[in-house]
Formats: sequence, structure tokens, C-alpha cells
Amino acid sequence: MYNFKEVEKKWQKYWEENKTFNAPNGDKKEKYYALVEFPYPSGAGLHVGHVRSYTALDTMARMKRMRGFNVLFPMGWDAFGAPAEQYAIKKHIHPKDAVKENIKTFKAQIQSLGSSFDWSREFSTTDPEYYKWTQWQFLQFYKHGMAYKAKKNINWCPTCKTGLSNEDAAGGVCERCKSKVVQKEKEQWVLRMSDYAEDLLTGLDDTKFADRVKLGQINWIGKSKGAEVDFVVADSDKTLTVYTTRPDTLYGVTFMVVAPEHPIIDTLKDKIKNMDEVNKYKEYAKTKTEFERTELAKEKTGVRLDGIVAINPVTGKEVEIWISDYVMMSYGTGAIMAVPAHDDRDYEFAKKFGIKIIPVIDGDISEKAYIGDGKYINSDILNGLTDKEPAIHKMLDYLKEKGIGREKVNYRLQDWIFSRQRFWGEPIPLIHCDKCGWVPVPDEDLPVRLPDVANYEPTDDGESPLANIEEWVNVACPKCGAKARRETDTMPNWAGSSWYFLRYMDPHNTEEFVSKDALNYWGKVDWYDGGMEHTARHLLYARFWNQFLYNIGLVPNKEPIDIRVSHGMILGPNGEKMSKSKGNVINPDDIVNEYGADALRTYEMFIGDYEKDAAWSTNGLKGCKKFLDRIWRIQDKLNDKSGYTNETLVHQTIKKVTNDLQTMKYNTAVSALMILLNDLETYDSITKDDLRVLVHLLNPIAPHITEEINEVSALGKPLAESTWPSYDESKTVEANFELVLQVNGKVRGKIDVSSDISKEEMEKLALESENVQKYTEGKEIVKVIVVPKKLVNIVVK
RNA sequence: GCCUGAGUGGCGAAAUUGGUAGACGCACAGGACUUAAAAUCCUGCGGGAGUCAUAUCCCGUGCCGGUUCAAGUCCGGCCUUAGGCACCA
Repeated sequence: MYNFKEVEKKWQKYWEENKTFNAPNGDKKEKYYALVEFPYPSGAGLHVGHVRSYTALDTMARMKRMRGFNVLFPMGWDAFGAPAEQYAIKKHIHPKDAVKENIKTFKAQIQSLGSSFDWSREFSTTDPEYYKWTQWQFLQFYKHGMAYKAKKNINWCPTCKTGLSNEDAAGGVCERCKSKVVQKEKEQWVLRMSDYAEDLLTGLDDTKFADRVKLGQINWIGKSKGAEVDFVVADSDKTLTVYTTRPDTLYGVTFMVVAPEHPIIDTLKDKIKNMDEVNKYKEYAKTKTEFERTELAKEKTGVRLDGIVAINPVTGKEVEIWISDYVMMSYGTGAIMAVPAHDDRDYEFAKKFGIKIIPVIDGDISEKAYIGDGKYINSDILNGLTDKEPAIHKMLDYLKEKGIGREKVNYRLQDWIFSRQRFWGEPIPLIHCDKCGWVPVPDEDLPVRLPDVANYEPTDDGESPLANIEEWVNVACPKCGAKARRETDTMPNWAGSSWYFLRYMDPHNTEEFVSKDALNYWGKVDWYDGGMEHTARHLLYARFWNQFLYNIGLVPNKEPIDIRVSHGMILGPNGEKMSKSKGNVINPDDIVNEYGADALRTYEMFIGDYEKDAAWSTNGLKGCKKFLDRIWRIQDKLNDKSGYTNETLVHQTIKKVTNDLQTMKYNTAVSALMILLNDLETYDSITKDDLRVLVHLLNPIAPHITEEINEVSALGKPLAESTWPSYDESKTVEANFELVLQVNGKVRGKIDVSSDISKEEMEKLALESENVQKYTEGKEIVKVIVVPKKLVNIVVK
């Protein structure tokens, strides 16, 4: 009988010893690059969700190999960052040891699944041999003016004691620890990602990402088309420039609002009479987190800048200037023109502070701002127009002509704050010298290694723990030799994952980050799978990083990834996200031990639509285990004949499984195999050819049991080294089909007929049917619709 | 508020893109084998009417309406739900 534990171990050992899945660089075969996001080796171990995506891509990889491709299917570890550091602090060990420990566990778990990873290419982002090149690439950014240090109001997590990117602080909450993020002014290294906003947007056209993935990228980049308009501040030489998407409402501007941090306040502080009040408000705004500032249904607050007014450039009338926290310094120009009649926020503000509301588009503004289309009024040059687009164009032309405004495109995407005040990250390879300024660490001195120290806990003053390690910090300036200090900030853990897919192509190269040959041979990632939670940030960072490398001539493709899909989550049996606190965690180890990796894999492929979430069901798993047991037992039915017992069904199944696996419809591929098995079980005996097809088609999903059957029943060489079955389209056609007879669209009979029946015969059979006649009798036949291979519908009145 | 999906038996889900709704699996029920149980095998399984049993009929894919010979699928309007974005000017 079949012992899945022994069998699974046996074949895993076989694949390892024979290096079955090692992909040679530069092979003559056509390449295929299948990639699944590398895991963060946390202390919690592997999740059944990992199994879903690894198996899905493994299935893809195994099928592609059998279809003659040289498949790169690598695996590695994304191990820098706060979780590993915190885990290490808790256990009083060095993060590198914690990582080593976790990787060991993770790797054993993954290997027990029988995934066909090319382990010869394994690396961790924390390996100095790897982060050497992460640092080297950072220096390319620096050397090309793409990295700069700036004093910034940054998102600061008081619990993690580190700065966060906007992406990490989405919603005003720290992504890691969920505590409230506060604003803190700090010097930070920043990458000019906003320069790439347009390229990151248009580049999507060169990819085949799933629509929802593309949309996530588009939303994050947040392109908006509008105009900048200059407002002169009365009795001064200053202008206040605003960004607006509705220049057509310029005649309705009754006030302006600037962000509390707007520099004009300081510039004109001598003219502002109520600076005390203004400063008080500024303080008040600062104590609030970004989240509080953007919270819904919030009362508008603000202070008028007393003593200064601006001039509406089209009416020449004076408009008040206010400061309010509903205007953000980080978007547009940090200043807006307020049109309370046609903007909800401005309306609310005007109502609260009793500011005049002038409608410029005909509509009801008694309750709230009117934001629809309508006839322009009170608008001089626009009066009489009724549509937004021509009005905007006319106004833009006017502003350009007068030199007081211009078209402007804005993006929500901001520069990437690249500094973290943490120990466990790639040190930023720069040295500060009082004489020479920032000096890059010379290439030959890379990597800048993290020191082996006992104390690396975050500090309260917001400095990196590295700053306290004097012997590490103090160095000679590489340029002039004078005393200098290392940069002590480290990189965010998005850094290592921004280019790991390139390193897999040539993971042991000590001379270059990847060789040109390897880059040219492997090209783009053909199929990339990951979690939905990474489709916005990680994907954007990776594309940005790659586009930069492309622009400086280091990689051959501007877009690094062809297809990107996102798997759905595996939820707990109760339909909720698995978590320790909810007690609904399914441990893949337990499942592998009790049912085997093949059963787990088959079940997770059968569970439902790959891109949708699915709740775990142990009964469902048992059903799949039963299916595999039946596959094993079907061997008892082998006879000495050749050919297919049910030729049509075999060809249909090959076609169905081949197509389904290529489009990630794993659930229906499994069901097609179940149908084939159900059919084979009805015969007294089956042929080796029958069984051979069955195990080949099932092999990518359940690789161990199928290899074992293949060997035990002497069907041929190991499946992993064998060829995918092919089908003959003409043989997928059934000899007979069930002809459906309808009257007025309702089914009134079914007859089994030959597939090459003519339309006339179909119609004749329908009209002859007794049951059909019951419904047509005494009625006028208006028309008869005949759909070949399907049905006849008789329409009567 | 905006942008995406999704809503089909007791449950997970299928449905060649307009052509037999519920494939496949789970659960459940009945039966066979067994001293018994497990395992395995067979049968049934959307709801209702009808029949000894067949046959046959009616209803049914979130709700309302429309297009069509024909709608789970297309169109219009709603409801619910999940995810993303959000004082973005």
C-alpha cells in the first residue's frame, strides 16, 4: 500500500540529488521565469496561504518544464526589517541569528511541500553578498542625483521609533505595529520617485498585470490634471500660487486657504496682525496626526491671516487668506483657491466662518455646494457656457495669455523616504565629511557591513542605534582622509525586495549585481504572483527601481514584470482571517503530516477561484485526499492493451487541463481530472496509456504520488523529465450530443442524436416530438431557431 | 463620498462568454460488505406539485424593470457585502 510520508520524502530527495529543477543560464531552450514573492521568514512559520501561491506557481513551472521550457523558479528570503529585529530583541539574540533560525524552519517547511524551486539560487536580502549590491545600487541613485537628504516632516512611529514612508503610514497608522503615527521633522534620505510618476503610469501599458493590480498602481500614482493660478498678495511683491482642477470657477473664489506649514506665513509675518493666533493654530495642527487631519466628518477649523489679502486675478477683487489643516502642504502648492459655491469643503468652511458664497454655475446651493454642470453665471468671459470642458479651456487660454496661470499636472505619488532609524537594515553607504560633504563609500569597500554588537535597540532620541557604535561610525573620509562619520540610517525593508528578481538570474556573481548575459537571457519575469497587500507598494517600488536601472543602462527592460496576479487569502474555517488570537490558524506542517503534501496541494488548488479569498475546510481536504487514494488504486485495473479506453474523454481532459493550468483555473483543472478518474473507474480494466495521461496531467499539482505511480507501474521515465501529453482537437468531439427541444424558450424534450446531424433533421425531430407537439398544437409557428450541436427552439403564438 | 470586485443548493463552487442552471467536491440520507466499526463500494440529494414508480408540470442564479426566440450571462435602476482610495483642491 501507499505510504505518502515515505513516498514524498523519496521523491524530494530524488529531485534534490538529481538537481532536477536547476535552471541553467543560457540554455538553448526557450526561457520561462515564474516568480512568487519571497517570504518574510517570521517566527510564526509557514502559513497555508504560502502553500497556495507556491503550489500555483509550482504547477505552472512544472507544466512549463514538461512543455520544453527552461524554467527559472527561484526562492529566497526577505529578512531585513522590524519583525526580525523585534523577534531578536525579545529572544536576546542577534537578528542575523534569529533570521538564520527562521530561515531554517521556513525552508524545511517549504521543502516538505515538494515545490520545484531551484534552491541553488537561494539567497537572503540580509546576506552581505546580496546587500552589497543593494548598497551599490543605492549609490547609483545617489550618483545620478536621484537620492537627496532633506529635512522633512516625516511620519514617525513612536512605538517602532522610526520614520515611515507615506506608504507604510497609510491611514495615519504604522503598518507594523498599528500605533498612531505622528509628524516629526528629521533629516532623511529620499529617492526622487515622483520624477517617475508619469513613466510608472504609462509603463503599465507594457505589462499584462491583472486589471485590479493596474488599477491599484494608477490610484496610488493619483494623476490629476488642472492648473496653477497666481494670486497677487495686495501691497506686497509676493504671489500665492494655487493648484486647481476647476479653473473655470475662478470667478467664484471668495477666499484662499493655505496649509499651516505654508512658507508665505513666515515671509509675510510682519504684515500679519494676529501672528499669535496663527502660531497657536500652527501648533495645534502639528500635534494632530495626519490621520486625525484627514478624518471624516470633521469640523473645519482655521484662522484668518489678518492684515493681508490677495487679489482675484480675473475679477480684481480682494479675497481673504486663511490657514486651515484641510489643506495639505504635501499636495499641489499647499495653497488653494476656495470656491464655496462649488466645492463641499470650501462650502463647509465658508458657512462656518461666515464667508461670502458666489455661485458661478447655475444650481441649487441652499444646502450644499453645487458640483454638477450648468450654465455659467457671474463669470464675465464664461457667461452663457453650459459645459465644463470648454469653460476650463477658455479660462486656461485666458490665464496663459495674461501670464497668470498655466496648465499643471499633479500626482499624489511622492518621493520615497528611504531612511530608517533602525539597526536591522542595509546601512546607507555614505560618509559625511565636514570638508567634502556626503561622500559615497568606494565600490571596493562595499558592502558596508552591519557590526556584530549586542546592543542594537532603537533609541528614544530618534537616532539610529548605529549612531551609538563609535568604532563603526568613525571613519576616514574616502576623499580627503580627514575624520568623518558614517551615515547611520539604514534602508527600508522594501529596498532588498525591489530588485531581488534580478539577482535570481545570477545570484552568485561577485563582480556585478547581475551579468548582462543573465539579464538578456532571462529578460522579464513572465509570471509574478504575490499578495494583494503588495500590489500597491512593493510593485511600485520594484518598477521604479527597475525603470531607474533601465534609464542608466543597467537592465534591458523598462518594465521588469510581464504578468502579475494576486492570490486570494486562505481564511480560517470560520471565514475570518487566520490569527493566533482567534484560534483559527491551520498549520501546514500538521496537514502535511496527517494527509501529505500532495493532498494539501490538491486541496488548495481545488478550493476555488485562485484570485479570491477562500475559507479552509478540512472536509474539503479529506475529499482531495480520497481522490488521490483512488488514483493510487486505479493501478490495480491495468491491462496489457494500449490506446485509450475512452479516447474522446482523454483528449478532452488533456485540452481542458492544459488550458486551465495556463489561465490559473486550477479548480476546474482538478475537477476535470476527477471526471476522468470517475470514468476510468467504471471499466473493468484500463490501459497504461490511460494511466500515463492521468499521472502526467496531475503531476504538476500532486507531484509525489504521480511520480510513484509512474515508477511502480513502469509507465516511463520520471515525469519531471518527461513530456506533457498532447491532444488532437478532432478527437475531442463527441459522436453524439443531447439535442434540446424548446418551445418559446422552455425545454420540452431532449434526444440523443449523432453529432453530424443536419439542421433540417434537427428541426424535423423537434417538430415530430410528442411533447413538443403538445405545446405547438393549435398555435401558429412563428419561427424555428436551430443552434447546431445545441438546440431547436420553436416560437409559437 | 469615489473606484473596483462579488452576490448561484445545507456548504466550496461550475456554466465553452447569450443557448439544458447547479459540472466536480463536501455534508447529509438510504443500502452493500463486516460479528461490529473504520475504510471502501452503490443509490439519492435546489424547492414544490404529481405518480406505486416512471412520465410530466410549476418556481428558482440578491431585488425591480428592460432588450431577446432564448438572460446567471447584455442594458437601466436599486440593495447587501468585501477590498482599495479619500479634506488630493
